[in-house]
Amino acid sequence: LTVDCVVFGINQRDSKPELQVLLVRRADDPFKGRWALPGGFVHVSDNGDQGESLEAAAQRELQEETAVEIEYLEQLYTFATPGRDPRGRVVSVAYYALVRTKDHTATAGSDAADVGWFNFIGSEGVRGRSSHEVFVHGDGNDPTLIGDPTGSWGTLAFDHADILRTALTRLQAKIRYTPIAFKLLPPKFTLVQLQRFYEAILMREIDRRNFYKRVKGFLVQCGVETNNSKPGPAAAIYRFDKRRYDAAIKRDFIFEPFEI
Amino acid sequence: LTVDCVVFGINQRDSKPELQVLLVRRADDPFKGRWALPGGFVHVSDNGDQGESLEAAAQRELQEETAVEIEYLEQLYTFATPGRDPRGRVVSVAYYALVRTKDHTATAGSDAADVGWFNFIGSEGVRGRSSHEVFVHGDGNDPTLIGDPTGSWGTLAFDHADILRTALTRLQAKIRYTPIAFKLLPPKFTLVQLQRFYEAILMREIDRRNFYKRVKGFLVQCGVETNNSKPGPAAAIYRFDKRRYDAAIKRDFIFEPFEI
DNA sequence: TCAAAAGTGTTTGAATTACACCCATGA
DNA sequence: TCATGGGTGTAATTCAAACACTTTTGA
Repeated sequence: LTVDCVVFGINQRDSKPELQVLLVRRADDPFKGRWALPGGFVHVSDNGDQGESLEAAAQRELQEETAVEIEYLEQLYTFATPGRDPRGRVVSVAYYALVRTKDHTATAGSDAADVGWFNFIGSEGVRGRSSHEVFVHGDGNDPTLIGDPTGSWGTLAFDHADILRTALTRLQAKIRYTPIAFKLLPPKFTLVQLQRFYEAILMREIDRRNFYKRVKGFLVQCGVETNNSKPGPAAAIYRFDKRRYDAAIKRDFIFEPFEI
Repeated sequence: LTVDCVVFGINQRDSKPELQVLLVRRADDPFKGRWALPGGFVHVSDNGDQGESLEAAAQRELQEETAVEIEYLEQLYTFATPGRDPRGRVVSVAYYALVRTKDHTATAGSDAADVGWFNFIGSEGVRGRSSHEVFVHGDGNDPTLIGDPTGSWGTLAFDHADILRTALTRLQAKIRYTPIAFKLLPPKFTLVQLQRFYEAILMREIDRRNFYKRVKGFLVQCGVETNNSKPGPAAAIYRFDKRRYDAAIKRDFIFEPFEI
């Protein structure tokens, strides 16, 4: 029994952030040298008790391999097709996680050969600014390919391409009716930042005016941007108003701050 | 590693069908004599190969315990909290299944002490016509109670109440954008039947006219009701037009045949 | 003074809801 | 003939989408 984690981050360094996923390079066989999702075996029985929870296992593995801090963790799906691991029957409970990617943070692991953030490349062929890239989208039969800076390409280890695709689909669906984007943003942010985050996750553009209208009901202004080295007026700074959001949800409100 | 199945059926005997769930009475400890979801251990290694898939295990267990025929099976969630099974660490991948309940069919199992279909009782306190009843809804902290004809009440075994609640929520959400209802219905049905099915699953009433308008785009009339022992004109009989449905889905159509 | 950025409102059209009537038939 | 069930259409409203202008400020 293993857990695997699809860790999503958004690199925030400049005005056009991009969705990224965290992969580790496998140090051992099988699939030695290939990129894979971080994860590993669940401690089933520590000392008489029944061991750790799956969430705890996911967190632990992430600490060991990538040293990132998790803001959000949710179970995705359980992958258990016989033959998915050549070593024997391995059932993997997949989770997806959201983290706040710090600028330029290249997280270094202790347990894995190499760690890297990968940009997504959609069917449109848009390339990101990461040193690594992941292909997803396309039709379901395409293997999810990854490319490293040297230009060599390979597929992900195990069935991790399937897991990754499932996770991306889920994230994009979940963001429609849940304010998980706020888990990725810093606690205080501008409207444009918020919009860019949504655009990064959905991988398309959103109408600014309609977007503002919908989210502003759940934001509280708490300041004004200061470091103005750009033209235009100072942007207002907001924080998420969970209280108002929860109240709205209770009235069957559906949070969908963008055009479908 | 186990699989547990939440099997939903709709008892179809008369004009007001009701959603039901299939439970088995445990023959052995732990929780001997208590009602539980059908399920059991996955065959991990049959003979050198890697054993059966989780879906196969689910089907097999259902055959052994309840002898029902599955129309639809989908993974629900993996329940793995340490301590959920007193015997040791047991991780359960839960599935939910849809079956066509034949009229009055009281399915008899070979592997379980007793099997029964249970009606749901919502917070409104509406009671069904089944000989058994299950409480769900209420707030999340209520244990899911079941009652048998003798009037004695007890909770479900293990964390099966959680699983059941999760499954019901998922089913009600899934029916919003997927035509799974057609898996439960006989291949040919009248509009009223279809509507009653939706009402049974959603546990509330739907406006007939609006409902008809939306579904009729994906139905083909293929006859007229014959056994008329009731007043009024003969009802038209329809079948589901999967071709047209798939085409619509491709154009980003969302199938939501009732008011939210 | 110009270009870039922040911010706001309105108009139009589509979709959804609510709602009431007619017809057929068996008792 | 009446009560029950099957079937349809329309008006009102709500919601979402598209779209353009004003203001501010740094260079």
